[in-house]
Amino acid sequence: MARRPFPIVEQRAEHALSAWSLLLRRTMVVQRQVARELARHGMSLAQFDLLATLRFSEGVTQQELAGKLLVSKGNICGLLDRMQSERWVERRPDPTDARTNRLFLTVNGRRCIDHLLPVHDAVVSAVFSSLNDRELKELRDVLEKLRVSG
Amino acid sequence: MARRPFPIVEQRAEHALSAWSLLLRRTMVVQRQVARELARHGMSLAQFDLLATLRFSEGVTQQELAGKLLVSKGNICGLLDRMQSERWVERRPDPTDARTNRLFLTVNGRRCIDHLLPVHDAVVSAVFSSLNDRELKELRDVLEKLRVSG
DNA sequence: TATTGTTATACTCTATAACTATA
DNA sequence: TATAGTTATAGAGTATAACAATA
Repeated sequence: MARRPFPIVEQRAEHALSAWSLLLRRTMVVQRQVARELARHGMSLAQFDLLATLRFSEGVTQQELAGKLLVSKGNICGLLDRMQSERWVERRPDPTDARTNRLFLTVNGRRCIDHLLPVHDAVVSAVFSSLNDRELKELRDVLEKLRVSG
Repeated sequence: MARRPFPIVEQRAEHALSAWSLLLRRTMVVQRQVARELARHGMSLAQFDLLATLRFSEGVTQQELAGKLLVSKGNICGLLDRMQSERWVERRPDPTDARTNRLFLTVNGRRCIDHLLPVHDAVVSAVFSSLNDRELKELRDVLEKLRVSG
């Protein structure tokens, strides 16, 4: 069943594949748990990500936000439409460039995300409680070294 | 900005959160690269996962497949509809239970996935080339220990 | 001309829940 | 009644392109 001629290369590739498989599976399961918990508070993952990002970078443009969230500007536009109608965020025209909007949380949006961040963090903390401090550090260090280029 | 009263707990939680943030970001970027590469061959990530899973477990039922792929049975149903019309998979009624289908690759489907697996593997190998053998093993070991329960 | 955001199209993926046929 | 698969609905994300207003 070997797909490559050189055993060393083959073994190395298999290790990479099993690491990737684990990485993907673990991440998906955690994402799902987070999503389920957020859903109980009436919020989607995409909306949470947007609020949480905005929480620490108010005043960004829509393009900048799209870059941070790794989605298209059309996507951001639709998301913002829905979230603006929920009164969570607001677009304010940039005073120096009439083409761009600056994004801000409403008072309601800030209260909402400040309530949800601990909920999110609790799920994550619970998941990572299966690692001790050394293992947690190891994981962070090795992920830091995993240089992926978008 | 501390959201918790005890510094030790707080620090621990921050480490978990930064590990999770890295885990999620790295995974998403790699997923996107894989998806882009597969798209050039006219296949989506979900379809690839289905074919790759079926490649090594022909004869499973739709429910079993849903379990392996961590998605709902309704989802699998729609996916299979599309992939059956592409002549990649086929449903065969179970001879002993008229309620269930057994899933198989067509000849075309098998050729397709056998062509795409190396494409997928190459992307993954390239990404993980930024880790040396020891780091790769460290990553696998620590992910193994990260016990998540769906 | 280039850029920001908007709109439109079309498709894929996802979960949920109600439905059917069978066991 | 329980299970396997189907269908309907709704929301999310993606890609692309055309478009208006502004720079």
